[in-house]
Amino acid sequence: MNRKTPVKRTRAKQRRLSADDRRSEFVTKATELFAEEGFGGGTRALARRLGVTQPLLYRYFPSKDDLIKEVYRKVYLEPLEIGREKLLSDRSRPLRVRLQEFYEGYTDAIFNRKWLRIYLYSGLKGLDINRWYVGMVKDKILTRIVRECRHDAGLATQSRPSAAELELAWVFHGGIFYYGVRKYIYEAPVLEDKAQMISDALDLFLAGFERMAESATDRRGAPIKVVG
Amino acid sequence: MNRKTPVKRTRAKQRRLSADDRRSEFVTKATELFAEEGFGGGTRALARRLGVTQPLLYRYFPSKDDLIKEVYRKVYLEPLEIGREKLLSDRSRPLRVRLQEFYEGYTDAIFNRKWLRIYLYSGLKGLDINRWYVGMVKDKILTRIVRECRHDAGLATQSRPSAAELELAWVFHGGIFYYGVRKYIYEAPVLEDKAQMISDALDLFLAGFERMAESATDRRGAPIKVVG
DNA sequence: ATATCTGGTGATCGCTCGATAAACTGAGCC
DNA sequence: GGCTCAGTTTATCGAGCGATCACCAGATAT
Repeated sequence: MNRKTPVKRTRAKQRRLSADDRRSEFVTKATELFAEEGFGGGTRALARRLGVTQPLLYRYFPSKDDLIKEVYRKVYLEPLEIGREKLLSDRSRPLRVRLQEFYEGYTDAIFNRKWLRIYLYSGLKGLDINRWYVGMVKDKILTRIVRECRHDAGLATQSRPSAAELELAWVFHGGIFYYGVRKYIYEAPVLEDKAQMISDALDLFLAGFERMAESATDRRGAPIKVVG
Repeated sequence: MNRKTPVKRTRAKQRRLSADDRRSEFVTKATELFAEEGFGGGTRALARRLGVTQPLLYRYFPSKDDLIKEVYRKVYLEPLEIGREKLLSDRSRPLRVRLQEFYEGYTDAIFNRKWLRIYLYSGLKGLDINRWYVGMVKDKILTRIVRECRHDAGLATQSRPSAAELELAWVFHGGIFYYGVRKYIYEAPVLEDKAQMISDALDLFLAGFERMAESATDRRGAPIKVVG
């Protein structure tokens, strides 16, 4: 598979790579380029990063758009392929611990300049894959969190969380996400200890959710009060 | 090719505007264009939106970059020029009410496709004005909120909030902000009642902050526990 | 060694971009 | 009327873009 470097090292530049290697190199470097420049980044600049000429790109991708799609695939699937979210439902451990662990791992995966910038750029393009990802966060993560919180608070675990409960989870999730944006996109100073930020955010969320559950129990009605 | 009548046909009505009007029309339409296309949007597309020709732009702006700077100025200053944040410190009214009112007004100002997209695009460019804005949010809004919360919880109003307290306020603020991003950038379904979303988020934040204040009082030490 | 396969290059096309210079046009003033 | 000045257009430049094609050269098989 991997071409071994010939011992003789004829010239400064060894040029020929196997097709698979070259292709994935294109995707990797393209991710870096587009993260910095946006998807307007040029194919010539990309080729320069690889030390090859620009037309070579078209040996591996029919068009720039196809390359971009590969970048999407890689970036969007990267933080999910571990299947970390299942940890959230492991009721043998305290909810607080599960949430802390999940968010530490999740943010380890997505809190870096490259991922966040590609995510925001593609979000601004309004592509389907972005909506797919947001729906996935809702279904796989937030719905699970709300269910576990309700269980933890001794409430009936209804099949589907109410819209208001989900919104609450979104605000919590978004608050954590925004920490990454502030740090890696805005490059603003943030509290350096990410784990503590998550811990504090969880304190807020769990305290608030608990209190809400109590007041909902008092009124023996809807779990979250409706506007009025 | 001979489609046009050689006769003097009043060449597509040439609307003459005053310099000031035309200039501000450029900025307005440029904001709309750049919100949709990003700052890569072309000067020709912009001119088409005004019903004029492209070189006219350069009578009013030395370069496209200067036009972009004007767009920044307009967009970044728009939601701030009211000076709404002073309401937060008006202690004659309950804190809860002040926060609710402030965030309803603030989000009314910034939660729209145009503002949010320009904000994110310019944030991705990493310009100074974006850092300035983030610093302003911190100094003018979040610092104030923390101070009022501490006062409300009966804690000493120290001159400067701790980094951890500020971070907490950021998570809260970011959670609300992300509601706008989900709705207007991702165009994902959200809880329609924005006021209730804010109300629920405030419940979380205030309950969490209160509880933290209590535990901090118990330990008579730092207002927020340090990691350990 | 020679043929062949394939990763890689050089030259170039058509198009769009930001920007410039010069010509045109319409409204107010004498 | 005719003059003038400011707003607008026509024509065009040079650079950069994505994409295509003919060709080259290093590795492998015969």
